[in-house]
Amino acid sequence: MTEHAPERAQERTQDRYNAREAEPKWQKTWAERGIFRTRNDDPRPKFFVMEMFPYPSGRIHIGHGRNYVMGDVLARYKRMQGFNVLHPMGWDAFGLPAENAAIERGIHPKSWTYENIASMREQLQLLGLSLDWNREIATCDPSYYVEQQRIFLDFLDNGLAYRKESEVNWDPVDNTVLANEQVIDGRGWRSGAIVERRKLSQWFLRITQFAQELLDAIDTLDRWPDKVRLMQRNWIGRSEGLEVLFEFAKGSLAAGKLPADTKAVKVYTTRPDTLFGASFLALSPDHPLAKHLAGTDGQLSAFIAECKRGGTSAEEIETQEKKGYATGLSVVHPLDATRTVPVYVANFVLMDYGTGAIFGCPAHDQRDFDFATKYGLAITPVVLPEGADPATFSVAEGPYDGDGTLFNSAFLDGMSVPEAKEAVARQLERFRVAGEPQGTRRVNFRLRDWGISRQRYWGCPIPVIHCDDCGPVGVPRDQLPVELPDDVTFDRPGNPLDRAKAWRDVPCPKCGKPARRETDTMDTFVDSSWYFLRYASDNVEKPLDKAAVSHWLPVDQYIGGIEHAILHLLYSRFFTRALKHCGRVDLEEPFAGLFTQGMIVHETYKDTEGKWLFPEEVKLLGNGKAVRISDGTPVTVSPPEKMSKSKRNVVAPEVVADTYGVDCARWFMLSDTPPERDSEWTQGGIEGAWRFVQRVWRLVNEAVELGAKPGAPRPATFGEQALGLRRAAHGLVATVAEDIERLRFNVAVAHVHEFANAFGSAIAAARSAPEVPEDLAFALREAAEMLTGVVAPMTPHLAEECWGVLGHGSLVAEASWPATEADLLRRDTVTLPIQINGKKRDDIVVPREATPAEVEAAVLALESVQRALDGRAPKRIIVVPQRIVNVVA
RNA sequence: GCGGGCGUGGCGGAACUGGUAGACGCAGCGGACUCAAAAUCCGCCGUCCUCACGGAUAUGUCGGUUCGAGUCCGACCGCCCGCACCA
Repeated sequence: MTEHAPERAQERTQDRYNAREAEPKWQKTWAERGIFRTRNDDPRPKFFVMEMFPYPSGRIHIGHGRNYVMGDVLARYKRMQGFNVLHPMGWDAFGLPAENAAIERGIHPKSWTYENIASMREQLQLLGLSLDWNREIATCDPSYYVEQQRIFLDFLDNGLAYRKESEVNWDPVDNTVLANEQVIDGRGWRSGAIVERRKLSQWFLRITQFAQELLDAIDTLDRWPDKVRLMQRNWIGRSEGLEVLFEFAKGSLAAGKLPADTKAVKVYTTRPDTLFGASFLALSPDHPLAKHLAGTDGQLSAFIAECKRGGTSAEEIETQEKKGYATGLSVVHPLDATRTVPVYVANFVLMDYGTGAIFGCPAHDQRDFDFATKYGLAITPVVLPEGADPATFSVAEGPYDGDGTLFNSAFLDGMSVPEAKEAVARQLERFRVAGEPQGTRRVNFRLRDWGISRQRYWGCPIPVIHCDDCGPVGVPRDQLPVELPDDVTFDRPGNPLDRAKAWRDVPCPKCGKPARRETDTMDTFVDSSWYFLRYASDNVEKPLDKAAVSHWLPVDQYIGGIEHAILHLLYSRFFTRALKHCGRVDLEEPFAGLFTQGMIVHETYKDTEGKWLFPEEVKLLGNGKAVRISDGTPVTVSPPEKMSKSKRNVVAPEVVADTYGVDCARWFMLSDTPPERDSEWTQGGIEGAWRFVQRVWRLVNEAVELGAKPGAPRPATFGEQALGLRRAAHGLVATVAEDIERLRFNVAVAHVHEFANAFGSAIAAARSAPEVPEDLAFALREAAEMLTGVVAPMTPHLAEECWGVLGHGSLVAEASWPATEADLLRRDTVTLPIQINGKKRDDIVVPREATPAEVEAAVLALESVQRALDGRAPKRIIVVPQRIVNVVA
């Protein structure tokens, strides 16, 4: 250190970066100049980045900010790279909480929602996000949902929307339909009444029509996380199998219990190869035949009722014992007319998958095994694992569901499982039962059609009028939107729309007779299934603009939580295809790139009475101990959890902005933890970010002070010191660009830190020189410019302030990403680690382009290598150019 | 039960496609500056042996492939996520 350095350093420390002043100033400037407003006619290449829009629940905490900040970094970076960036924001504004607020606090859902939007918008703006607020949308706004109603009518016209009976959770005390999450332990969350299953006629969207397409196209989504793709594949759940008709045995037909036209029952199986192992047939309790039989069989009727009572929760289903009821009927084995198989009604057979009936092969299926064991049915193995002895092979311990060779199976004996499947299919396709092929190949999907009816007020009205004569009639398009009536009450349970007579009772659009509006509203997942298409249009008159959609879509980078991996993303994919089917867009996949970010978690604190405490009420003492600030009583510290209001482990963005500045919060959220993982918010972390923000400010100021003036000529040659700094700076620009492109923000941050260390040393060296040489002066200014440019997407306010210090009159938000020189990114020499028998023993510096032979010669000359070889010739030398050398002694 | 993922210092984590394990940060320790503190700057920081030079060992455990394994393969242990009787 030099003598004059300290005073200068001190002088500098007086000059702190003042985020509190700078941040509002730049936010105002950006807004005034409208620099984030996106135009559709901009000729530059487009880039569409968006984060999943929030539900306007009230206030946000800092944990909500992470994905917006990540998207913002990408948006700002891409702008600097010369793209016309679309980065919009909106509100997923319909939904149950607004109605609950109305019930609990008497606030109208509309005012509750719009007030929340206003305060959350303010909070988001505080984060300095580069959003085009001109394209802001709220799904509860008629200007938004009018188009959704048009889409619904298009779906109706194209057979993609239809009505069918479907079960809902019915609260018999509140007389209302409950969402699944409102059913707790089989009881209504508010009334505590035991929930019933009740059938209602509801609207469905035919997503299953696209099941195969949606499955196939997953392969093309190469910028989606594998995990999400896998979850979607499993959800769609394709299986290939065979539908098989089992004819009733003569005695069963004669018994008079069956309907007159019923000669056979159809089952679905993916294991036709195991047909010879069949020992029973089971019908779902909801199967029409089971219901028919129950008409004359009181015990069966009681059994079916018992099955219905069972809960629907995962645990209940898992622990539920397999139960069946023997109907006394039997069917003939399709491949062996001499055998018959008893028919049961069984609680584990689902009506809405396959045909609602199965054949049971206990030796090769766990469920069938459990069932057969309980009812003493035969368990005949028909697939022999490789290497097993047919004489001794036993499934007494449990079923075998692996590959093998068929045995005990007549003409299938000796075949492999796939061969046997094929042979059975071919055989049964030839056989006829009542004029039909006995076997039909069939692909099944687990995916079900999407029920969108919700018996709720605060949702998009379904634009349909029910007429006694004409049935459901779509509201004519020129009468859209069907707006929600404001004049409703929430003092009674049930859907207020049912009671809004003035709104509800309208003439039929077809025949003019008195009719009534559909009072169900749409699932809020519908709202979010096309909002990304709405953003493309900057025109309110054309909310879904085919040309604009073709221009902007697909979304280049979509960022959101993993909790939407299946439903929201699958529904959006379906919507896009369905809209294409209706001729509304030319697009199949809406999201080219998907990123699922982790949550922000925080420790939780409890006082001595077990009450949750806010972080600001707690003083941490280190060593895991803490006390309450107000009275010094001990506080229990528990491991980090997702930030939530109820546990009070939240940090308000305003407080962070006020104490440290928003850029610190942004920097911290990007640091250390990989973005897809959960990240812990800590005091130490935010303070570290604060120190670094100050450090960047100091480095830039010092470099400006010591460096060349703006526009100074580029020296013809650079000395070692200047060259070293230039290499570091140019390298930084290149590596951070790559890090941001790959959304590896934590690595980008590390690289900036690394550069700051090198930059600091260069500045110290310049300071200690009697006079700063011209080449170093140039390099210092260049490095300061580059550092400012590189941090601009991450800490945009700080960067604007630095940009000013550097003497620019423009905005860094509108500047270009710093240009690098290829020469500086390439090294002329490389340092190769030298291994002897795989252990690193030495280093060697060689020209970058050195041939393996040259490297080998140089390595053999090394003293360390000579010593290790001890006069012997090496067995082998592996030279990996520009990487490593391994000498095998 | 089925499917998938992950185990690296006190902590968060880095390590491109099999090529120097522990970048960078946090915490900690030591030092400089200061009357003092804060801020800042410098140094140390996996474990063991050694005054040191240096060496041994080390990415959950065990084994394998390879000149070379955190990375690939197999088995096991632990944790996390998704699905829920889908025939």
